[in-house]
Amino acid sequence: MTTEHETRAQTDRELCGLINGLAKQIEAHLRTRASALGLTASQGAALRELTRPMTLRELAERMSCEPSNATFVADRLEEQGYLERHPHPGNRRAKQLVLTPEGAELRERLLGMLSEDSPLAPLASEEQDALRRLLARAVIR
Amino acid sequence: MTTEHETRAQTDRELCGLINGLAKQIEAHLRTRASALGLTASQGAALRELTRPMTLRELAERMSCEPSNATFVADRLEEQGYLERHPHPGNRRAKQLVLTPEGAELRERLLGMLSEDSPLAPLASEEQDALRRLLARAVIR
DNA sequence: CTAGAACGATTCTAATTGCAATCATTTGAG
DNA sequence: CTCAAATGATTGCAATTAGAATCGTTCTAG
Repeated sequence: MTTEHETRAQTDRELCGLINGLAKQIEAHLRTRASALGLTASQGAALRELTRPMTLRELAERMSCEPSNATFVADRLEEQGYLERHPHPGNRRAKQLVLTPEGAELRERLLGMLSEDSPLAPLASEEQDALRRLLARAVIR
Repeated sequence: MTTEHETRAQTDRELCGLINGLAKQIEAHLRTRASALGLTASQGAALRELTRPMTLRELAERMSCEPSNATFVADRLEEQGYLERHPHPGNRRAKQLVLTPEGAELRERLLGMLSEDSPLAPLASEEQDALRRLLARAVIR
């Protein structure tokens, strides 16, 4: 006999695989577009998440990576002239990452490219909303 | 004015962040449990996916990683005596990865630990099913 | 049959990532 | 006020990962 918690555990495992697979698909999609702009996937992710000036820690959280990696990525973007580290107003420990005009322009180009052939395109708008609600309930913020 | 495809693109970006975040949560959850058994996160993922004997390529696909990494992980598991590479019946190129009794036992222990405090626990069974359907529609198999 | 393409696994290398330690700054308990 | 703990960023190092090249096997067009 198959107990209820066994099937639950199985669904749970299936979901892990699906979520991981979709995350990899999204990353691959990002990688190809970023690469066309001379960026790594991580640099592309950083650019995508920099919707406004933010601290390095906040960028790391939005990228779901360690701050040390965000530092590494920010270094590269800074070298390429796409962002600057400004002193944070009101907290001398923190730095504010600010896109340069070139960085902002590159970001727009990247976003345009990302919206084409998105891995999430097979889903209708209502489905995307439903997915967002479900994920938001599971993700720890 | 905000056009329709702009809000769609924004939802799309939000979803990318949520999916990536959840994937990282799942991996972190797996990492702690695997670590308690003396395994790396990847080894844990391999064990989780080895529901039956399969080729290295199939394992790599289920783990959403490159075959070279699956080789690496299988090497470690084999060294530790948890799996064996058997000749594949009917295809001399392929090898069949088979869990040893110790490996199968370890897998059961890991699965038990993984079902506790799963990151997906906040979702009710119906929600998990809904999530599974949505993801299955987006993921390329 | 028989090349040539495709496939499965492996190796090697380079790049990415996480983790622990460090430094400067800030916060808060007493 | 003051000192210990916490925070933000960075560095160095180790481990993981992806990507290209290689080797043996299998498939297939002609």
